[in-house]
Amino acid sequence: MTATTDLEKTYDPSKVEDEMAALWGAAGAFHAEPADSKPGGKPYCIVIPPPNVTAGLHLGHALNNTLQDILTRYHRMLGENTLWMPGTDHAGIATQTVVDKRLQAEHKPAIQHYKNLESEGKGGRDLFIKKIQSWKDEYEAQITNQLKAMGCSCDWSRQRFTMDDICARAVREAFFRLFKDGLIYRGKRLVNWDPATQTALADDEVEMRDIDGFFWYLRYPLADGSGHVTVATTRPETMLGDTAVAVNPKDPRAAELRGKKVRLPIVNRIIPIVEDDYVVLPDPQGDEKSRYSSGFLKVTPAHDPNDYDIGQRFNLPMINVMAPDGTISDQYGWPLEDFAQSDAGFVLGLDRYEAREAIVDWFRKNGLLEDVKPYRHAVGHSYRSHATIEPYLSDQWYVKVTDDRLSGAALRAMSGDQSSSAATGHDSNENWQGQLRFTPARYANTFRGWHENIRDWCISRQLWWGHRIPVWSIEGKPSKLDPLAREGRIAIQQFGKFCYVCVRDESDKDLVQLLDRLGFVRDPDVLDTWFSSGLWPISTMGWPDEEGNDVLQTWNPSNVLCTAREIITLWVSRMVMFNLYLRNCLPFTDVFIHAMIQDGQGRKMSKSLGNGVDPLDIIHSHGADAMRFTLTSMTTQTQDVRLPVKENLQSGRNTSSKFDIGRNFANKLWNAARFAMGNLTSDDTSQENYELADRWILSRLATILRDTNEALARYEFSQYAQGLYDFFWRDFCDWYIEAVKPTVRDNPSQQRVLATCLDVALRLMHPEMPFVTEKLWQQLNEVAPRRGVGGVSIPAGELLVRAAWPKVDYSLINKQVESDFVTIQTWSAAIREIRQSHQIPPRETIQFISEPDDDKTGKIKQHARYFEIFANAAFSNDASGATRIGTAQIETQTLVVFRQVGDVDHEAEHDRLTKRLDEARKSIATLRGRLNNKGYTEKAPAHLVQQTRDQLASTEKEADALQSQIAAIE
RNA sequence: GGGCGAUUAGCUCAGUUGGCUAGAGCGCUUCCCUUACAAGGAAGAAGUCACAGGUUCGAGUCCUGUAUCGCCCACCA
Repeated sequence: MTATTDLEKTYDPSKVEDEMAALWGAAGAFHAEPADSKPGGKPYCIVIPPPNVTAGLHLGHALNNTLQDILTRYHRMLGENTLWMPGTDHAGIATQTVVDKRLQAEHKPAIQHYKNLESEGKGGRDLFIKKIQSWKDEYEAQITNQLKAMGCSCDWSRQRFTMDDICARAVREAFFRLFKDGLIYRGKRLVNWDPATQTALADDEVEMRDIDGFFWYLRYPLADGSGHVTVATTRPETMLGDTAVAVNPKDPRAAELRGKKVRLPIVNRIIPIVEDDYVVLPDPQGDEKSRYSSGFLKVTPAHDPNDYDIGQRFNLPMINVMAPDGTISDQYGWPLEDFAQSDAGFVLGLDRYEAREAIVDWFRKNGLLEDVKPYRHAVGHSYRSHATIEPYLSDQWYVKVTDDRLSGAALRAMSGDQSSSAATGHDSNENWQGQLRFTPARYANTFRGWHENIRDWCISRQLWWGHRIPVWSIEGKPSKLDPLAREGRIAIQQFGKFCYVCVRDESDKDLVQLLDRLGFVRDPDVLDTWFSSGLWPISTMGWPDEEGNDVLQTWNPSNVLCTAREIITLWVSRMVMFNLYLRNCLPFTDVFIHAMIQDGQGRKMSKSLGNGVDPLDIIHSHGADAMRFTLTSMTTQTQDVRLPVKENLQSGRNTSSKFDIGRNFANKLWNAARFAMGNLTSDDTSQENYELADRWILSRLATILRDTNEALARYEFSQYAQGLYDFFWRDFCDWYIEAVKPTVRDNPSQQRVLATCLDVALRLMHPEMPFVTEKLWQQLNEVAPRRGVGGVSIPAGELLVRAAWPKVDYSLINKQVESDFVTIQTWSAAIREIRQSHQIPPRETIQFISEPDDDKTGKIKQHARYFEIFANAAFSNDASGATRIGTAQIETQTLVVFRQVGDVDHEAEHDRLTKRLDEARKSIATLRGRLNNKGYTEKAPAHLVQQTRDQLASTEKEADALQSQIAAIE
């Protein structure tokens, strides 16, 4: 009895997956050590894009991580010292919001409660962080389970979290170095302010929505009483903070206004008219902006990003007229003396929208409202509170990414052919120049564009969940700290009236106590999540330890970052800049950006939180390998996965979905392997006598190995999956196994070919379908421990996950053999078609001949037994006494099929033949036309012309044959 | 507003320097429970490759324009 009896008739993923996972776990198969690098061997590393602990994984993650696992397993089998570093991201604002919402939904004390406690000095901050911590623990565990269930071969012993001690240390050290080097500064800038939750938001946390609004045209009188200018605005309430009116220098009115001033209505502030070519000239026929423009722009540097820029250019004062909650206030930067001379008392305390109405009303009543036009435009909203974002002036920490050492370096890192600005400096200290490559290449443009227009990065967040900023501050300029700075324990910077001290090591208790004693106050804010994820490739590996840190030395730079396209700028950019600055090397050399998938209702899966099906549902209903295969085969562009209905998945009911493809394929693999192993009865290796089918499948095997290597090297995952699918199902199962069925039991040589092909196929498919291939390979090791044929190198091993990637001598690719086999396939198909159209029972053997009797027919005759196997048709030297039932023209030969008994429907046959004659005549006309075309015969490649001639000849012949057959029937 | 991508069979999608009669899976029709697999096998029907021009002997593929859909970035004038 062979071991195949152990295998069920249908593949049951759940059992096998658990069994194989246990096997890999026990063997430590995913663990990597720097010392394991073979002499002269290469290391290979992928650092996982850490999933957010806000929620479990969705199918977008499943796709992303499947691709990473394929690369990891592939390179591990290639013999490279391969590490896949896993972990999760604390996702500051997102997680804090999710937890807050959950608490509110459960009617439990939420963040407001804890904020109150904190302000009462009762440690609300720490209590709330504990709440988030337990959320994090729950989802981190869920995420890990999901990844393991998918078969991700991460080195779990190295799993990290962006806020664990090791990563936190890296964050503090990075902050310290950037601070010390003047690349972190304190600045009063406009931020995206959410007045509802009162925190700054990152640009990506702002969602744009189209809003129906108005353009108001307000008249501002000239200070000398000589007239007025009309400004156009969608936000009249901000006029309280206007500090200039701008006009385009090309505007004909600019010259006569030069040097004049404006008296700001309500506020009575005298403000200058400045000339700036940012101002759009009015043009009734122009684009949207110029049609609405009056030519004059009110400049409010404290409440509009563009006005802020103009303010910087003209050194204008910034007057903030709002409180953090979005009400008009004179308490947050409106100079006392300036407010005192105004008539603005009536708007104080009003919400910004109430103030808008009040102010428009005022202009209307005072005859200064010239016009109102409806206008639809996009306005930013907080993705948390949905409140309209207010560009708000506040003190924040910034990373000076505009510095050449950061964004400039990132640009220089880009591969020469992907970088238009062609950074060709030859700074020998920057040996990473030109080493960063994007796949697909077009994403390099996104990356480059981002860095060319980059603005400094606001890294402080008014949140609790995150890395607390390691800076203490005090008003004034204490002097006795300098020795500490010289020791490298702190770095000091002065911004405005304040002295800021960055503490290198928070656990330095003496130091912290000293600062406390001196009256320093710690910054309450935390760092933007991207600050810590930007350090991820090095923080996970124990940076800043360099000396003796083999992990970091071996695997940084890593090889490839695999991600969806949405975070190229946010994350990739920051990793590149930080890694270059802190370690003078890239975080990775390749960036592979894959497509997104959607769930059938048009919802993207790589983006939103908690949206979509749990991969575990798919794994339970179809199996992990099925899910992985299906996802892998659809990576070329945004794909609709047409998910099965969730209820059906959970109830185990059968539904049609894309994942059926994978499940069916896994089952096919399972059964083909069962068949093959059931026939491996001999261990006789004494001879190699191959028949055509054997040579053919070895030729195909060499081809698919080459294609697979090429596809994976180019990140063409869909090609990889599809190529193997076709090879295995079409070539191996449909043709090779069928061809050898009658002979393989008694042919040891053929058994070796069969076993070898199965082994190679399992190895090639292992990265995409790890569980089922490992199981079958284990079985194969028992049934046929010694495998391999000449030209195929498949060293034995214990575990497929650690087995060597196969090597096949490409000289096994044999064009003659392939062409002979294609002939057999073509003829078999033609005979099958005739059988089918005449409804001949499968068991009835029929006869066929090939005319004329030349070399070609000789070939057919030589391989006649394959036609018995594939089409139950016998080559007949003597068809006398049989009834001729059908013909087909194949190249220069005519196939004639005979049947011993049975009637022939002459009328139907006549119709068929006539139809085919028509088709033949049409194609004759086409081919003749082509050959009469001088351009074609002179310029097209010779083999094409010859091919066309052959085709014409054979089609003409076919037409003749058809005609005579028709005549015979008539 | 700027940029990028897409448009191929009823559905979901392949189609790599321009070159055999444009492919696959699902679905559909017909036949087959043949000793690996019915989650299977054999055969078949089904396409104006979005539209209009252009380059070329030859265009799904390259160029220009148009339409529709999608994504990214910018934008409170």
